[in-house]
Parts: sequence; C-alpha cells; structure tokens
Amino acid sequence: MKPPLRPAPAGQAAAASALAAPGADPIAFQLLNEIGIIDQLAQNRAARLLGPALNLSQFVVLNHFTRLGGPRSLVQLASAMQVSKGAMSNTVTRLAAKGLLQVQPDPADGRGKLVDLSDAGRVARQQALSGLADGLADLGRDIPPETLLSALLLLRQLRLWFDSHR
Amino acid sequence: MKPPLRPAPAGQAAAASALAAPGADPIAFQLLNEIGIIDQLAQNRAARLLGPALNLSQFVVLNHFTRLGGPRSLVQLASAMQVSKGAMSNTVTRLAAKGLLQVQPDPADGRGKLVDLSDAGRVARQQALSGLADGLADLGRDIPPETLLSALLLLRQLRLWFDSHR
DNA sequence: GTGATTTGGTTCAACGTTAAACTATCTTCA
DNA sequence: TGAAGATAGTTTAACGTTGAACCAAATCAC
Repeated sequence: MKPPLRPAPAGQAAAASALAAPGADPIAFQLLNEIGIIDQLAQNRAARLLGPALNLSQFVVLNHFTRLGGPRSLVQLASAMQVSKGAMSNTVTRLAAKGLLQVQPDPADGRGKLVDLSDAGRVARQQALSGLADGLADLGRDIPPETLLSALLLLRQLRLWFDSHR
Repeated sequence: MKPPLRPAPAGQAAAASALAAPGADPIAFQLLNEIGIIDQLAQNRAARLLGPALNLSQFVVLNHFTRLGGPRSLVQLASAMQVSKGAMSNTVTRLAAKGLLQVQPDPADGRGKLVDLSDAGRVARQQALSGLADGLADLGRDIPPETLLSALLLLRQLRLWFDSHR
C-alpha cells in the first residue's frame, strides 16, 4: 500500500470544495494523498510500459547516466536516487549482468568502483525512453501543457520544501 | 527505489526553465518525476511520524473507517486502497491482532468477513492523525494555502485522468 | 607513522507487496 | 436440482526495499 489511499471514487462534484467540507482533511493532507495516488498509478503504467526486461529502478539508473553522464560511484548513485547502498548494489549488479553497465575498479580509490553506461545500455535506455514517451503521449494530448506546467512549477516548490526539511 | 528519481540537486535557477532546455525531458515526465520524489519524501516523513507502532498502510486503513465508516469486507477495503487481497488480508490481520479492528464473520455471506474499527482503533487513529497533523503543520505554515490549493486542484485533474486511463 | 574514525561496497534478515494457486461459499440458469 | 462459474479470503513464492553488520581501504589526528 504505497500511496496514502484514495478516500473514495471522488465524485467530480467535489472539485472546488476542498476547503469547505466540515470534517474534511487539511489541504496538505489531501494534496499528499493525491500525490500518492498519482504516483502509484504512474508507476504501474511505467512498469507496464517498460516490460519485464527492465525494472523501473533499473531504468532510472540508466536514465541518470544519460542526463548526468560520466562514471559514477555506487554511493553517488545511491544518494542521487535516494536509495540505500544495498539497493543500489543490487540494481547495479543486475544491470551489469545484462551488459547495460560497465563496472571497473576505481584506480584512484581501492575501495571504489566506477560505474558507467555501456553501448548496449545506451541503446536500451533509448528504447525504454521512447516506449515511455509513447505511453505518456496521450496524457500530453488530453491535458493542456499549461496545466501540466503550472502543476510542475507548484510541485517543484513543494519538493524543494520537503528537500530542505528532513 | 520507488519514486522515479531526482535528476539532480536541482539548482533553484532552473525554476521556470522547464520547457526551454534543449535536451530536457517532456513536461509530463518531469511532472511525474517530481510527484515521485515528493511522494517518497512525504511517506518517509509520515512513517517517521507514525512511529513503529503503526504502519502507513495500517494507518490508512484505520483512517478509511473514520471517513467512510461502517463495517467493510476485506475486498472492499482492498479495492478502496488499491491493494491486492493478500496485502489487505495481511494488514487487517495485524490490525486485528493489535485490537484496533473488530472482525466478524458476515452473517449474510458465509465466505465473507465484516471488518470494523474497535474503540481502541478509534483512539489509535485519532492519536496518529494528530501526530501527522503536527508534523505537517510546518508545511502549511511555510507554503501559502492558495499554493497548496491550486496544486491540489491541478493534481485532482491529473489523478482523474490516470484513473480513467488504465 | 601509528591508532582511530570515516567511507565504499557487499551481504543478510526482515518487511510489505504482488500474482497465482487454492478452498469454500454463493449465484446463475437450464 | 444440479452443474458451471463467480466471488471472499488465505497462503505461498518471488521481488525489491531497508537497516544493520561487516570487511577493506582511505583519511584524520596526534
């Protein structure tokens, strides 16, 4: 039960009544609730689009490299993804086993490894990305970009707040 | 690695540049990314606030009853929380073991059970809720309610879209 | 330089989730 | 009425995560 939960089928009439309701949850609560639900639905969708060959976690790691490039250490990856070292160790091992990542000992640090995309990894990432883009295209078609953009900007604020309050 | 991932520490300068960047991800992608990150942070926070005595999943179930009351069957709960029957079976069993839920056989259906809050459950839920409210209070203090409200309304649209497209 | 502490990485048990198999009961309909 | 299918709930294996223990190498401090 990852996301907080949908309180109900949420009749469309409730649209603007967020504040008014007598025993209603505080707005922040409702907001996080929606976020949890959307996250769950989006992740389901993404996982389906990626198929069994590639995990969501695994895709995220691949994607990270094409955005921020260069070889990374395991702990760097773990902290970028906000995941435990153990989890990242697991993910990297699996990706390397599929040949999507290259892993070398770090010449400058006897403890460390340097992880980087392989060519196969680049290809796999590109395929996965276009699959996701296709699957998300209808969202972009149905919801006006201004709406998405305002949501994005608002959520950035929210994320920054959370980021700086832990 | 539940949420998609934060692409980077996200310098504040990137605020309004969502569209402009050349190789940037599509907005929908970025948006879901933010949602994933916020969800993770919020869940961490909530779990910490609830303490080890009460799971997030467990709290959500307790909360469901005080919102929508009445005895519920296991499958009703599972579908309300968007969780598998197995998971709900697990959660309900644990809550019942703590005495927070009452479980009776359904007199009208030999297969079914009727699950409802116990008095202890009501108390526990109330305590948990005020703990969460306290922990979320600073959010409501730092971020103007209009901001939260607009985010809420936008996300509701988004959630409804996801809900009707699976 | 040597001892203490920190840091990179792996491993392991515990947890909560899913999906599938399974039992028992209910419903449908001819 | 009785056979076929749907539904309620439990159980199980598999998965990915965490947190803690652990080892080895690096850094710090005196």
